[in-house]
Amino acid sequence: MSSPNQNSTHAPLFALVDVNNFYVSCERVFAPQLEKTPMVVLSNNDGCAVARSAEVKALGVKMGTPWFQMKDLAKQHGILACSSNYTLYHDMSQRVVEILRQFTPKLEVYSVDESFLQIESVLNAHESPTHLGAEIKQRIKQWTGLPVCVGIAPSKTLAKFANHLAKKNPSFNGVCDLSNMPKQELYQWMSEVSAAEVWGVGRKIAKRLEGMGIHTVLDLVQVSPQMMRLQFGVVIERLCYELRGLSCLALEEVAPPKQQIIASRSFGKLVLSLDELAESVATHTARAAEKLREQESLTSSISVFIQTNVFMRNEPQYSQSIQIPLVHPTDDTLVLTEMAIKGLKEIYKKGFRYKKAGVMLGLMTDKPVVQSSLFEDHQAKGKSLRLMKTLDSINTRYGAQALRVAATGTDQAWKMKSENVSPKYTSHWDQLPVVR
DNA sequence: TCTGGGGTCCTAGGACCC
DNA sequence: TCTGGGGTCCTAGGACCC
Repeated sequence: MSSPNQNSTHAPLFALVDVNNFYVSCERVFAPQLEKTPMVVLSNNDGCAVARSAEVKALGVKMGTPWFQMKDLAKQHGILACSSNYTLYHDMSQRVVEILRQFTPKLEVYSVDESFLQIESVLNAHESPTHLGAEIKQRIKQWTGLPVCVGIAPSKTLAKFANHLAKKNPSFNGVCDLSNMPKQELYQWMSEVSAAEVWGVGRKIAKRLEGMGIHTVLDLVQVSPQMMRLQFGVVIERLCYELRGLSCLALEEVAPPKQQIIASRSFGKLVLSLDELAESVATHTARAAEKLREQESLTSSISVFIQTNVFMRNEPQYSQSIQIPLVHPTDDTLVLTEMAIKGLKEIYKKGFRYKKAGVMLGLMTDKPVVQSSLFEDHQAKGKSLRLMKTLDSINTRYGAQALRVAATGTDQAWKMKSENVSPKYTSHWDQLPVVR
């Protein structure tokens, strides 16, 4: 009874662990009486449903449905809505990842509720991949209260597919291992799932595939990858190989630093005045700068954008953004706020009712590991002068609130970067033979 | 008059993801 | 009346250089 995966060949094997209905499940951990209650978690300002319980999904409610549109349905079926608590979700997410790391260090945190594990090297300790998956699932449930599904396969895309099967078919008991599945059975499953469900196939591509007569995952597996490259480009070609079990997407254990950081929000009510916009832009800038310092990089440009409510067809519409290059890359909240407000003034137009504002930091650079003392002195002098000027002008023009926001979080601004890790993206793809 | 061609960098836009 | 907030990669085309 030896299984092919007691392998000495070290062919990669991936497990995708995904928390079911993540936000809803988090809420239920702390309110177990809601276990069977149909419920949704709402976005900021309680605008849209950003998570749905199984019961609500079964009613056909789509991700992102505005709450006001489903109120009737909610009344009919007793759907409970709760506001989101992102701090809680973040915390729960970290607990799950900690537990997963006990199984293997080869782990990629893919999103707040999903991680890829590369498991071929730890299989010896387990009876089979399925047993490993079951243990992962059981331990997370026991230690955090969160339900997960596990999909196991020789490529990330197939592991996603396996996870999909595990979620939809109770017969898998939450763990689906494709690596040991007989081909006939695998093809049977593939013929039952729409190609549009595949990771990497979105609305547009799905439609074009339909037009080509490619309806199911099985159809997609059987079509020539080279032909798909001509039609759709390298991304879909890679996807086809992945579905055939040839791993083209590597595990990214170390998250590369973000290349852009966005902080934006819709307003609870429409906003007219420059002052109010400035206050919100200052808030967003402070948040973005915080994230920037967390990843220990500097930004060399900041963009500001404002827009009216795109859903109000009868209202005059205005949407504008401006990008401001920074001569000296920085992570300083004050400097960034000054530039952001300057930009806002450029694009602000009187007479519109604004719905949304935000900032984006772009073109990150690594902080220099060593700065010459001359440079530091120069910078420090210029900074303190500018700081006073900035505080002053923000205060007079936009009030105390904007001032307070701008002044927050400048403390760690010049923390030096001790280690400079920049992981290089590697892909098996580069090593693939050219197939004709 | 004849009017090259390859390389790189940057940006905008399209597609996708959770 | 009320409609989320983040991110990624790839490609094409223009500017510029030699």
